[in-house]
Amino acid sequence: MKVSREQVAENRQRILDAAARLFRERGFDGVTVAEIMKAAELTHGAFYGHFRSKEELIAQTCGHVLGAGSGSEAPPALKDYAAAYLSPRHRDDVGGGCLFVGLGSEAVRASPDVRHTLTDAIRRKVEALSRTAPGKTAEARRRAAIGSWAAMVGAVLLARLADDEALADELLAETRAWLGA
Amino acid sequence: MKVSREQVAENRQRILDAAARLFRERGFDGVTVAEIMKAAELTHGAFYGHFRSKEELIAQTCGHVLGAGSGSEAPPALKDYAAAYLSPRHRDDVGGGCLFVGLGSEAVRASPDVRHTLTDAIRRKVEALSRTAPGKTAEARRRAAIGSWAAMVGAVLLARLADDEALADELLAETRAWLGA
DNA sequence: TGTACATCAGTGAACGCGCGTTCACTGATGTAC
DNA sequence: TGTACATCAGTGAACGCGCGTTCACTGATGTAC
Repeated sequence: MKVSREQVAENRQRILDAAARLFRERGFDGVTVAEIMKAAELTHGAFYGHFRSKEELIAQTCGHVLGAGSGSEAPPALKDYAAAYLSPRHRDDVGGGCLFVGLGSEAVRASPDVRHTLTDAIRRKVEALSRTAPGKTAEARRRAAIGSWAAMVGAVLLARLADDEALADELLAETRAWLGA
Repeated sequence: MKVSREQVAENRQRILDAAARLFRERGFDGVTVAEIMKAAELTHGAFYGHFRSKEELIAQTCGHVLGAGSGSEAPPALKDYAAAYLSPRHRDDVGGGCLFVGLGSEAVRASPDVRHTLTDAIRRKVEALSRTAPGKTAEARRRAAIGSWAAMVGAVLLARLADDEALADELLAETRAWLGA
């Protein structure tokens, strides 16, 4: 049955929210369209009224997660950001955590649309972190922002891979200490 | 037809070599058993004479790539390792490059066998890099090894995601400079 | 060393399941009067 | 404001393709004598 315009918009958001979580938890190929629609409390047939294909959903979901419009609020200090990013809480929150860690190696092979969305997000993140990174010159701050963020992404990825919690904790804690956070 | 014992061993190596390259290039789900067998110059039916399932091949391939026995040779100095790791050449060599970057986010969801193989490799890598990392105490060197390696892994992952080569080059070069390599 | 035969790695057709996608249908929405 | 009807979001069955996996068969290997 037809539903109201507001309901349509809300359904679309629910699909994107469900996809955002499930893709990060299980990967693009590890989730079916039907599973996403079920998580959004709809049937799979309705999917193609919202998106042209699963590939388009993937691209839209990346934009949704990386929030193209979320550059306005004041960025946290790099040290605070690193402390939260390198926490066991973030390591364990695969479905709600950083998209680069959760889907990075799959996204390398994704569509040009996805790559472009991620590239924009990388640029914005580097610029945001550069504002609060330590350093006397703008170049030094940008360098610190890039190096620090790369270390965060790598450390959480390696910590999630480790099946030994002590090692995983150590990777996070030592990277945090190494960054002075 | 039956083949000689040496031929069997060589065929198995060819399957593992092909899988090592293809999995890193296209992901575990992005390559079919038939494609791997074709790359190994065999037909797909012969696959199950060598491995019980695709999942077992994935686990064996990780062990093959991470070379459980390759801890004997002297490790390169951390700075030299970082310079090579953070080169455009490594960024562009997806099929022959670091497995953690190429398959990291997919491996997080892989079988316990795979996770265990990767965990061992992480431990060995951290120990190897700790030997040549800068620092006055063993703790400081281990910390520098962990932080530096995390930055390398994160930087190459982000550089591969960027669809703008100038940005990708910058991420590598700045991380290299930041690590003093 | 030479021969006869059992073994078994490789072949390629076939199977069956799961997934992305399509489609005829339903019935609530929202517009035209 | 009230009514009649066209629209169209959602439903769920169905389709078809691709993939992992199986299997009857082939013929070279390597062992027994």
